[in-house]
Amino acid sequence: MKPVRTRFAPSPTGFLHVGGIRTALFAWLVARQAGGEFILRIEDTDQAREVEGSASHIIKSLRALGLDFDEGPEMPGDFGPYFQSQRLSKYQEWAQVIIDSGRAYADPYSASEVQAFREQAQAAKQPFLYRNHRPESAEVRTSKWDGKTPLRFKSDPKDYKWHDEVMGDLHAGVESIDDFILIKSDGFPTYNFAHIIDDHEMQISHVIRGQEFLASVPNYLNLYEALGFDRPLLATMPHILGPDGKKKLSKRDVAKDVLDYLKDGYMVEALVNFIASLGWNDGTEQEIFTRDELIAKFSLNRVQKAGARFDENRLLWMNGSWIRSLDINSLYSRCQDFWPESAKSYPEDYKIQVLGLVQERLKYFAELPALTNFFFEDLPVNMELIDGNKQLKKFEHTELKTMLETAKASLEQSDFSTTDLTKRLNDLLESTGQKPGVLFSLIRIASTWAPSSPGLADTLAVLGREISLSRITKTIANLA
RNA sequence: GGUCUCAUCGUCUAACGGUUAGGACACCAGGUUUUCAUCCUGGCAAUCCGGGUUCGAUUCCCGGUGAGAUCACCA
Repeated sequence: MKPVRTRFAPSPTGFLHVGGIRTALFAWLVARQAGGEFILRIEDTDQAREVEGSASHIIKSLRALGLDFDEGPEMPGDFGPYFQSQRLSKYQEWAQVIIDSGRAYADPYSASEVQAFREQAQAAKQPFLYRNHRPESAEVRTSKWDGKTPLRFKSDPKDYKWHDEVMGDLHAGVESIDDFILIKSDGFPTYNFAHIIDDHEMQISHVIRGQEFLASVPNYLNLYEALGFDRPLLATMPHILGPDGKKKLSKRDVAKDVLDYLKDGYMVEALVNFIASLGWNDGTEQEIFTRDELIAKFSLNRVQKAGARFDENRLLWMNGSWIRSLDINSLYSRCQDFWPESAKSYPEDYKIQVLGLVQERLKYFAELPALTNFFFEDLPVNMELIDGNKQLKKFEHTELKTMLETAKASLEQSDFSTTDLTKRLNDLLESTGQKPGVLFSLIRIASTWAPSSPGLADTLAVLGREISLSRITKTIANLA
């Protein structure tokens, strides 16, 4: 059994979205599970499409998600360099091997001539096959390749059957095989050539990649044979679909940069859990998986064959679930960057108390200011909260004022511990004869002026005597 | 158009050919002394269609239909 070496091989054309991350995650899981290596290789063979800085952005994203690679940029290994643009001589060497074996030839056509062939085929409703136009006895050995025209693979069309770790047993006919370009006229290899050479040289055991390459696999099998390479295990990931369930996820859809999810305060654990569960499960009813559980339980043959839709609701639920599972100190340290401005001057233990009250209603950390601002600053009085409240709108302001004054009188006697506040609030229900829906709503609004808040006694206890009473006093004045 | 692939609640999914087709998200209703949330209980909701094989088909086979991928000097 060959050692397990998986790779993630993105092209540096932008940020990493969920689909890319999932491919990376699964490759990483396969490597970690087997105690093998995970390699990052940057496929930068198209200078025109390359986006400045995206390679380092991709590296940053992988690291942020804890998908550490053993070899790659910034992680020297025995098989570098890990940028394809720095491996040009290797592709030239292997190109020479194919040339020498008579399986490559110089493309004699101009781009416009090839385009004409293509249009011809389309007009005839036929698939375009370059090899239909292959010149007689096409071989570089006889017709010299000067490197100024593309070098084409001289394919050997035949039927193929092969096994895919995810898709199962696959097959394709001769129509799938064509003379594709190995080396472009700019001297760079195509993906089709470069990845085969690199996977071989880097001793990659599993090629795990997106469905867009499935149709090209027969060509790759043909090339493996021509080069005499053993072929790696192949695994094809279905696409993650956009919200409409149709097209594959594009960057315009929900597919935002994974780093943006982190910036919004999604937990890495939740993101990894969610992405893994898009198209994979262990066959039980378990929904929440830790990283270690994923490593232990993951298997490619349980990956769903059909594409999965990205459901933000589910991610939101899962993230909330992860947040609730945190102990208060871990939660506090993870929330550091998300407090409202007004919280800056407050002491740590006060913020921890606040956090304890909102933990169960936090779906992602960026919600923290909206959920907690009234603990740190007086919100503007907004009578609509009272006048629009379905319990309170039945009362005249003077009645509400009287109720609040009664409440204030009692609360002034409180030591503002949760237990004493709870007792006093209960007693108040009896002495005023009001329902909790009325009295508690009123006090809650009067002391927070927030559309919602944690439990009343807890909230008052954390706010403390001074702030609670001053806000209630202010509200009484507004009701006058 | 050729080739390839896929198809279970709205969504993510489970079910060695034998289950009242299970779970989760979302949604709805009720409960936990206010709101929001959590938690608990209950509810709604699916095997794309048609043939076959079989005592029995979500499961196997064939044919439709629908969807996706691909047919670049992009990956």
